[in-house]
Amino acid sequence: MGAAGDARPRGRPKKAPDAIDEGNRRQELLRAAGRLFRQQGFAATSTRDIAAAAGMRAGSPFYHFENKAALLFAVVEQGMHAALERQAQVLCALPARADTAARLRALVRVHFDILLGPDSDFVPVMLYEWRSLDLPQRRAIAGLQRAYEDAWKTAIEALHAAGGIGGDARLARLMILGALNWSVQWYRVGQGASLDELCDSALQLFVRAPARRGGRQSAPP
Amino acid sequence: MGAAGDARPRGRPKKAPDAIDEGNRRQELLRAAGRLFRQQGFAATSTRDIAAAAGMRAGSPFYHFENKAALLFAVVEQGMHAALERQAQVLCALPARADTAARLRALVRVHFDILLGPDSDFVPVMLYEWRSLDLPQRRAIAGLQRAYEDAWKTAIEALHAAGGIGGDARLARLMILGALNWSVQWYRVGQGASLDELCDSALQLFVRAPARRGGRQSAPP
DNA sequence: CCTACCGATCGGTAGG
DNA sequence: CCTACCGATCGGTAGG
Repeated sequence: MGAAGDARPRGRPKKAPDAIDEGNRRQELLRAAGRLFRQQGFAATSTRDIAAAAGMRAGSPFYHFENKAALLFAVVEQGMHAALERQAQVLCALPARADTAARLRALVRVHFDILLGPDSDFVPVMLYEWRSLDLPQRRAIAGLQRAYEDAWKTAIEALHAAGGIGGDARLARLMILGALNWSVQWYRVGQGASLDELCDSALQLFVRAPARRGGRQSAPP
Repeated sequence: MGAAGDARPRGRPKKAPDAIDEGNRRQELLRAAGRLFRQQGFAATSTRDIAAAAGMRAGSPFYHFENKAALLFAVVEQGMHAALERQAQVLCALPARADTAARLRALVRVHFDILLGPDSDFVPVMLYEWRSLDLPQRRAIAGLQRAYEDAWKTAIEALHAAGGIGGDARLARLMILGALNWSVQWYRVGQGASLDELCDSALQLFVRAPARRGGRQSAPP
């Protein structure tokens, strides 16, 4: 993807005073870009801002990324890959005989974590800055989004068929995801409800059947 | 607000070849700005783009507005004023003995119209570009938003108390409004569901009691 | 990854 | 509201 930076050293780099792992600097750029893109938006963030936040000079980001748009794309792509991994992990960790309501609860909970938890800049940047991507980039991201939403489609359609969710199934999915995605606009960490409480309230709002189960199913040994 | 343009002619302006109603030009600028801010975002839209879309030269918008931020503020403020008016009008048009579910339905329906109907750029610009406002501007808008959301607060709390809405009442309000506001991201006019169908589906998703009433309560005379 | 730099664009203004 | 213009900033590059 663009100018490759795959000259990453194999072992531990020699600790010369300025020895710097190139992969680390690239990742630092991504984190800085993600934070600034989320705070100010893509167009309002200069590559100089990003360079300074990563402790570099104005021209240096272009050693790691072809241009500003490539930086945005890398943030978004990495965000979606991480989100897909976390989603898959959470679904796999469910007990084999978990019902649909439990699956939906897991999806909602991990989604709040992806949007609002620690290191959660990348997916909000995707949600709110995707229009700054060009068409090929959008298409690449759309594939990852489809995979992410497929899990939701399955769970919501099953629950909808069982009468646990009202309205049109497709519109219900769009509106439920919208309700969660909008939390980026108003949720402030450490103020008000916890992510667990958010998850509970969301499910009580959207799901009719009393899907509550006291606590987690993983009881102490 | 800013350089006043209140030399508006009283009657019909003499139709000289270039006779131009100043209020019209200002309004044309606002419409062009609203459309472009919605499409591309505030930071990615140049004042030259706006001027060109309104048929002006690069410097002319600054005859009507002090600076670019004042243009954004005017768009957002006008959007909120119009939204408040439409909301009030719809609530007043309800039959006196309309129940809470009918009030919520009216709020949802007019909200979709404000977000997705004809001439619906201004409120989406507020929702997605408010962070480009400075602090005093944000405070001014926050007052209008509070008024707009008060109607929702009343309706949702009443319905929540009656068991028609699940979860925490405040979080339910935030999530319901979020679900609707997010529709700006995916809804395309003329494709898929109509705004009436969106409204139906939203209420069936969020409200437990069978608040359906066949059609409108305003029967033919 | 830094130094030094460039061309383009942008918000905004003077003066009419 | 146009003409003509300015200073600042921005994305990006050459060369090391």
